[in-house]
Order: sequence, then structure tokens, then C-alpha cells
Amino acid sequence: MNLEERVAGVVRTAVREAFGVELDGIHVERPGDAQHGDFATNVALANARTFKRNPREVAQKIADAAEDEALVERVEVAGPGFINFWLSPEVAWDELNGLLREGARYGRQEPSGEPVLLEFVSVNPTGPMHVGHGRQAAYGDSLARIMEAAGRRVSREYYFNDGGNQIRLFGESLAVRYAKSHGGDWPVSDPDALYQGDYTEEISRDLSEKYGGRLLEMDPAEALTEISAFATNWCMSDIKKTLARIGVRFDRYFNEKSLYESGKVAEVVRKLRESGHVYEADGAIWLASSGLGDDKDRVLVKGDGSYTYMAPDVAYHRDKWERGYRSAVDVLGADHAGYPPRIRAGLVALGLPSDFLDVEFVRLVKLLREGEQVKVSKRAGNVVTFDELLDEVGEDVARYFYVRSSHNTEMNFDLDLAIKQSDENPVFYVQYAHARISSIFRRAEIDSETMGETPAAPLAPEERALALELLDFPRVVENAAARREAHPIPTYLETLANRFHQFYTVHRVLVDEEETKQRRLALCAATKTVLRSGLDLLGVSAPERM
RNA sequence: GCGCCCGUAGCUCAGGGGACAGAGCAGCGGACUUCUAAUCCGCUGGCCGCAGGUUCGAAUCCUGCCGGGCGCGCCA
Repeated sequence: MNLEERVAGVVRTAVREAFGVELDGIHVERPGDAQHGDFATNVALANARTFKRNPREVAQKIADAAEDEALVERVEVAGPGFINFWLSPEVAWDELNGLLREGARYGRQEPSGEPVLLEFVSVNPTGPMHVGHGRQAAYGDSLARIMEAAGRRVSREYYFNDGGNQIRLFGESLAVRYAKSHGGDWPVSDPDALYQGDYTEEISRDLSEKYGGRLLEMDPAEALTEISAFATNWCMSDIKKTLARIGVRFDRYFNEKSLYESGKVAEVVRKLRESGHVYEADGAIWLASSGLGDDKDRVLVKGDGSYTYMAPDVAYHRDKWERGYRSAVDVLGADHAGYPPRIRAGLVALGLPSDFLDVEFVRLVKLLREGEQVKVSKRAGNVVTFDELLDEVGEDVARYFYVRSSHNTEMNFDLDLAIKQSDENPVFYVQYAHARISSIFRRAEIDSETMGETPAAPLAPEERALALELLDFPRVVENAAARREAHPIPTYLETLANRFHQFYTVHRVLVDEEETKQRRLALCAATKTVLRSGLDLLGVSAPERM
């Protein structure tokens, strides 16, 4: 139980004592202004009408009843009827000692409940990751870490679209390049649709290295299959390499191809037809999705007998269900906004509950260069790759920058500014606090992780502010997980680092007086622990020195 | 046109019913003989897009408008 909940408990008891009423949903918050105490509640304001008294009177009665509680040192009625609480140092130290005992486990819950299947990134293997994908990777991975910390069981999955139209096109693009480099020709239906990026040159070279010119002597259809497979594998390994750079791992890479090979796509189409939600028109097979929450009906099987992407995608999500998951969360780019209703429609037609699939959209990253928007297109090949960005600013800066703002807000990414200002990225502010503390423990020749029990003692204002911020960590993690947001973590870490830097400026840690030194070292050790845990939730390093 | 999302300081963004709206960057002025100045302190800077409504109380909730993004393919 976090501190806020404990305070809410005190309030509940006090209300029962004062008015003989059991109140639910008591709101306790940490006031922005230290003068308003460590915790505050608005129950008197919110319930004055029920008690038929004016808010201040109600507040006073509750405050009187709460005064004797060991948790609080002081209670005060203020403003229009707020009740402000000051935490007792005994409880604060009790909590801090608990934090130090738990160490890296502090703020983490034991895993419980049904597992969630979190799918993210899922970039098509037709090119390198670009800066927009970087945001999805950073958000998705941080979200997974945050949810795990909050006690959710999470499986991370990446879906490789290695079948379908785009892949065929991609294979053709490479076949053209490859043929050209061997003095040959490769006929294509639509030359304008070909992929153009520099990386296609690279893949073509590797293709030549492996096969020489002999792909041109093969049956063209077979050669194309070979080339497509080679190219998609090339991209998959390239993408995995990039993900590894920023510490993003998956429990499973799921290939679209496997759905065809195992017959699951055909099976899902058959089951959909049996469900009665399917009809034929204009030579195609349609899903009557408009009756299942979608805007309109969607084609499932095209006139030429091939599937639209819907068939494998519904099959994929049904497969998630069949593997036993009862909750699936997809992290998608905002340009896929139309996707969930139609997939859900397919799943509902198959008898799955409509709330099985949840989607978080990562809004687009608008790339700016010298204030001008850069239009990116993977096929045209003018993308700024995520690797290039990482080369420029480094992994920590990139990851932190991406999750600092809500995934649900469009992001302007000024490349020049990001590169120029990477040395003033707030991530260093947080990391610096960690490095400073490490330095203190080096100087003291003490291991920060083996701090003994520290007896309760009064806290100076800067110490109190730091302690309260530290003890807020579990609530911040739980909140972020519940809302599926990553950005509260950076916000929190910056506040925590600020509290530490303020404390550090005012109070010297390594003083002669033993008890003071012990108390301040304990605060430092606790801060170091929480900073490290928080940074770890973001996949950002916590350096010992800077 | 319809659907989803977003308009908060010069810039990038927090805050999503409560106390005078916050941070970083930018600008101005201070603080190192001491555990790391990648820090700290102060100042300057806001019709919280606009207009109504709900409420004791609205940046926050509701409605309408304005502005921007994305989506509305037998592409994925």
C-alpha cells in the first residue's frame, strides 16, 4: 500500500469517527506547494453538502478526528476547506528503511493475473527502421517494462509482415537492381512503385555476393521467391540489430508467412464464411464488418483470389487468443487508425469478445530540418534512419527524448536541434544526479546497497521534500501502467533529480557528525536506487560517473 | 463530409475537477578554497485556441465553433 492510500485510510477512519459515515473514493494528493503539507484531501469540500455544514466546519471535525493518528505529525485545515497533512518522521523513516531493504525491488509488484500480449514495432521488413519507428520501439518497450514493474505479466511480440503485396514489390525492386548490376533486365508491372533507398543497393550487393549472377538463369518466379526471402531476412536482421542497440528485446518474432504455411489464414477465412458475416459481391468476398462496429464492409478475398491483409491479420490475432491470451495490446503508428475496428470486427465474427484487442496509437513524428518539414517516404528512400539518429545523439538521449512526451501527442523532431542540443538533453540532468551520488559513496568507501537501518530523526525541508518524492515512486509506476503511459516516468525522474540537486546544494553529506552522515547517506542511497530503477524502466543507463 | 487525436510561456512539453497554472531550453542577474557547477538561487515571460454550459470550484468535464495532424483502398 502506498503512502497516499495510507493517508486516505486515515481520512476514511476520521470521517467514520466524526460523522459515522463510510466514504468511498477519497481523493488524496500531494500539493504542489510545501506550505500545504505533504498530503492534502478535498473530502470536506466534496462532501459538505451531504453533511449539511460548511466545508471548513466539516474539515475541522475530520481534522480533529485524524490528529491522533500515528501516520501524521500535524493536521491543518486551510483555504476553502482543504485538510493538509504532515507525515510523521517516524513513518517517513520507516518507509525509507523499507525502500533500502527492498533495493531494486522497491516500487515493483510481484507478477500476478492474466498475461497481456503486447505487440509493438512490427515494422515491415522492407527497409531499415526510421525515426518514427524509433518512437514506437522506445514507447512500447518502456511500456512493457512499466507494466511488468507494476505486476502485469507481459509477453512482447513483433509481427513480421513477410508475406503479401509489399514484400512482392520489395522483391521485385531488388530483382531489378540485381539484374541491372549483372547487365540484365527484370520486367516489372509498375516501375514507379519500386523501393529506391540506398539500402537496396547494399542488399543487391550482398545478393550478388551470395549468388553471383546465377539467379538470372533460374526460373524467374523461383528467383523472385529467393530474392524476396533473402531481402526480407536481410531487413529483419537489420531491424533486430537496431533494436538491440537500444536494448529492446522481444519474447517472440512472429512471421506472417507461418500463418499461410500452417493453413491458419485459410482456416480463418473458412470460419468467417461459416459465421454468416461474409458475402460475395463484385467478384470478391466481403466481411460484413459494418454490422460489427466498423464504418463499412471490407474485402477479405480479392477478385483475383488473393487475400487482403485483413485475412492474415485476423488470423494472427485469433492465434494470439488460441495461444491462451485474453488481452492483447497493439502499439501502432497513428496512420493505422482505421485498423482496429475492422480487425475487431473479424474477431467478433469468430466469436471473440470485442474488448480482447486494445490499441495504443503512437502519433507521428514530424521531422524538421532547419525548421522545414522533411517528407519521408520509404519507397522514395529519403528516410532518416533510426540508426543514423542513434549515431548522432546516442542511445540514452534518443530513448529518453522519445518517451519524454506522451505517445498520444504529435511530436516535432527538429534533427538539427536534437543533435545540437543533445548535450543539454534532460536525461543528463537525471543521470548526473545518479553520478553525483555514486561519487559520494566512492569517496565514503561505502557500498550504497548495504546501508544499515537508519533511526528516525527530524527531516530538514530539503530532506523531507526528497524523501516524499522517493516514496511516491510506487504510485507513479502503478499509475503509468494503469494508463499505459511512459512519459510520467521521465517527469517523475526530473522532479526527483531536482529534489536531490537542491538537497545536495544545501546539505553536505559526508560530515563528521555520525548520525547526520548516516541519515544523509541513507537518503542518497535511496535516491540512487530509485533513479536507477526509474531509468531502467526507460531502458536508459545510470552511469557511475560523468 | 464522417471518425480518432492534438491546440498550455518565444521554443519543446508536463499538469486531465481543487489552493496564486509548472519544468526544460532560450533571455537577464547572482552562487564553486568544500562530497562532480552537466548543479543551485533569483528575475523576465501565459485571455491554458474561441464561445457557451455543468459545478461551491474548470486548463481539466459537456456542447458548438476555429486551427492543425491522421484515417476513411479489392495498399499494409
